[in-house]
Amino acid sequence: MRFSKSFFPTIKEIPSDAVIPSHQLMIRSGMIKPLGAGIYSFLPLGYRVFQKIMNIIREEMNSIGGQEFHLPGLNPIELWQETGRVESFGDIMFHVKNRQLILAPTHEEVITSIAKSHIRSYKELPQIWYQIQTKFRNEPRPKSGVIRSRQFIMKDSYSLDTSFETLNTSYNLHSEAYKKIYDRSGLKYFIIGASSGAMGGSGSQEFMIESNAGEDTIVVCDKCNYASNLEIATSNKQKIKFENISSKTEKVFTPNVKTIDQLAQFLKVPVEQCAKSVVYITDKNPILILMQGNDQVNEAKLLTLLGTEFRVSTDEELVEIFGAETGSLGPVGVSKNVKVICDNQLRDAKNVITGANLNDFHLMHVDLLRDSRIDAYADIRVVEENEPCISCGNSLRLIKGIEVGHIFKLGTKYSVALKANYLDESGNENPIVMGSYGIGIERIAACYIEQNYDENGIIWNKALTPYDLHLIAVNMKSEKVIESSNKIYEELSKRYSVIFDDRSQVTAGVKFKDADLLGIPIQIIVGERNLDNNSVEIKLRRSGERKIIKLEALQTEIEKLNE
RNA sequence: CGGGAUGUGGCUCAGCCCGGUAGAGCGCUCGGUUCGGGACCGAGAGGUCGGGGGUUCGAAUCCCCCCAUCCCGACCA
Repeated sequence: MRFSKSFFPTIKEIPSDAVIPSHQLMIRSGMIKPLGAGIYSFLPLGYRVFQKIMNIIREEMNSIGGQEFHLPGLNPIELWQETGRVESFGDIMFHVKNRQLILAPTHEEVITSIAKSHIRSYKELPQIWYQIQTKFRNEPRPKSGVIRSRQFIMKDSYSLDTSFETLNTSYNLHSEAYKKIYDRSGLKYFIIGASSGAMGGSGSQEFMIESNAGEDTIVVCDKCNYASNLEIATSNKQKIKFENISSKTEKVFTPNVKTIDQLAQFLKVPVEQCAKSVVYITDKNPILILMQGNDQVNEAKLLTLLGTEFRVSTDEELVEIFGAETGSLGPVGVSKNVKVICDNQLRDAKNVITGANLNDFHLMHVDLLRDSRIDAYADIRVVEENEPCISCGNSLRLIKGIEVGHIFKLGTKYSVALKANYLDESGNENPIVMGSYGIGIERIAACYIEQNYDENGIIWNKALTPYDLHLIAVNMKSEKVIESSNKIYEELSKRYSVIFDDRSQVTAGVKFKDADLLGIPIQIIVGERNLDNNSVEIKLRRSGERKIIKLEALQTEIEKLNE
């Protein structure tokens, strides 16, 4: 590809809207161009990279028996009403205004509906169906360039199985395929346990890269291999011993005490002795969550526990339900329609302090078993830095990460909702057991850049580079340079994809800067200086290493470098 | 959705506080000189100052409303 005839709109200045390196470099190198918040045009250079990623994915998916589909982005809203996901996606899903259609944020519903109408027998299973397709999600706050956008390309695949045992096989096949995809792409990644969230299902894992630009918090243990999304992470935090020191509760006046810290200070007790009450509202009933001290409610854990959507209560609702406001709530004496869930840290706790459900009053010496009704105990707290690891006791560390892939064991949630059944060997009808698996294409590219750049630009590897070689004619006014570089270009183009910077109106410096910015791994520099010795220069983008190569040895040198 | 910031030629920004003919650098066009790390000289083209309303003799500048973009947060009683 001759640079002079190509559309490679490189930019010298850092775009003011871009904050993280990958975003800045993707725009500066002319890979992408923003059209709106979270909406990007893919320019030729960027699209070549994305296509390379898609091809790697395609190969690995095909090698585990995947069959490629291309499903519609427009979906009838009725299909999504049947699985209840119009509600659970809420505002994240785009709705078409002048038709009863939505823009699909994922494709479990379409896949399941196809399976429903065509899969009849256990003999037709298992299946792995996938596609590489545009997804639409109305992110409230797009950020970090293509890392969180409102329209993006995803490889999504779906496994259809007869049982949870064979689902495990399909799931593991995907896990292995994903590892190969990231390895081939050159990403440094790790795998963590994750929450299934709105997808539902019995288990899931995420493929993450560590990055301060990440939106997920990951709990890692440096000693053993424990790594988990904060959303489901657990720790071995010590429970304190609760001693009973009184046979009944005692109501105390606590004026203007709203927070646990204020309460502990006011009563001169340790924070851990206080129990915080948090109230959520579901479509069924209010739920009072009891947490120890300043422990935070992990809403992802709560979602998994409840299996239903919920929201934080309003101040008005609190007064109506408990007769008291925030800061004075507690589990003692609450009405029967309030479900009380208590975090495991407070299991069987005695002598704790809770709100009295009377403004500006708290209860001391509360014995949860004696004085209140606890409907369930569960682990619903957020793990904190330096707590002991659940499996080895070592101090846990919290890091930020970007999710580049997520695999789910869905189970039968969608097949049951849409009645996608098969007949087993005994002629009984059973729901198909499903898995779903996603990889974001642009994210792989962005994450790769986050891990591979320097002050001059991107540093591509052989697998993802948009072109194999970057040929630079230093001075297009020199007949010698023109003749030689044209000849080299024609020769190399037979075996490689080559960018040939043949621009006659820019100086050598501009060409060098552009080459470093684009980040093609191998630069071939043709200038008069070396041509006088029948040579050209090769510069390796990553190491900066330069070699002078005789013209006749160029082909073999390139071959060697490409091995 | 809450908080903060920004919006001025293609890009990066100044001008706004203190109202009075719209600026710089880069990029672009033309001519010339240069030619191995974002060259130089000269001449040009290009902007309803995000949109609407208001105040004023006069608004990029002051006031109100809206829109867009970016950042932080999203619950902790």
